[in-house]
Amino acid sequence: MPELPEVETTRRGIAPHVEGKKVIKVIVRQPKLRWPISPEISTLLPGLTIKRVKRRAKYLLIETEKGTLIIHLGMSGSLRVINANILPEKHEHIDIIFNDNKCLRYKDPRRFGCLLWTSTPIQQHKLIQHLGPEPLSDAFDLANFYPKAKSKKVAIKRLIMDGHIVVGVGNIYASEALFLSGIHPKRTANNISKTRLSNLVIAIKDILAQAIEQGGTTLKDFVNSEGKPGYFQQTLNVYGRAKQPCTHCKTPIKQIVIGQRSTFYCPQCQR
DNA sequence: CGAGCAACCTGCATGC
DNA sequence: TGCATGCAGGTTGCTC
Repeated sequence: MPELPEVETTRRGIAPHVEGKKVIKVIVRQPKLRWPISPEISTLLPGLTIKRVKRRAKYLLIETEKGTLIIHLGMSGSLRVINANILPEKHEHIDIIFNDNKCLRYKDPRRFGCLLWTSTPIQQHKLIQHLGPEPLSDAFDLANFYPKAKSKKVAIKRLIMDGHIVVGVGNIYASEALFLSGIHPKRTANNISKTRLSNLVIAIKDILAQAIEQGGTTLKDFVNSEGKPGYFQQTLNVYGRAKQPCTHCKTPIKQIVIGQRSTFYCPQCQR
């Protein structure tokens, strides 16, 4: 599921239900995720109160007075807040139960996600400290992006998916942003004009902001915090539309592989 | 520095 | 109906 808009939608969905709540119990049915679940989540978290739910890149950061729970949803993860007495279904690996009998339940069929604990400042965490700017912040702009693009000899699609350059641009929105800015996904980053790179920065911000507004574009197994399926795939111009007509010029959309990831583009509109 | 790939997993669509 | 194959929204970390 998770592109950045889904993670942000999840954050907004769960925050009102967990902030200020005291954790009374943690149940781990399956500790084997991408990395084993940090033991502190079972031993230290119960008794602590959730202060804030933040997000950095696609990491959800659940802050307490003694440390931060770092959650990544991987490819197929989801979180929802439910009554604690509802029986877990398949692949629902972790419950964090609060003092009001509500439960933050983590589901992840493919188990590519993670739940980690850190007691030191979050900026020092190995997974967080080298991350590039947030795409929707002022820190990601042409002044920041242009010199990086000009110094890199990689396909532009790989560049915008590189978390050192900008975080949160996943495989769906990389294709979509390049379509919106008229750039061929294989074009070398250092071979794109300043004007077009400026358009790309704007397109990345636009497409992500728009998706967040819609509550998250997603594929089939996204379940939001209310338990409703999110399915807004029809808003996509190129992703998943191989051989279908371009929404702009009717030319059939092409599908190629860049960096082992499926990539979609219009051969007419994108150069 | 950059490219390629293996790894971590299950579910689903497709084709025989 | 059953089985093999390939593919899927992410990210790290290794080799060449």
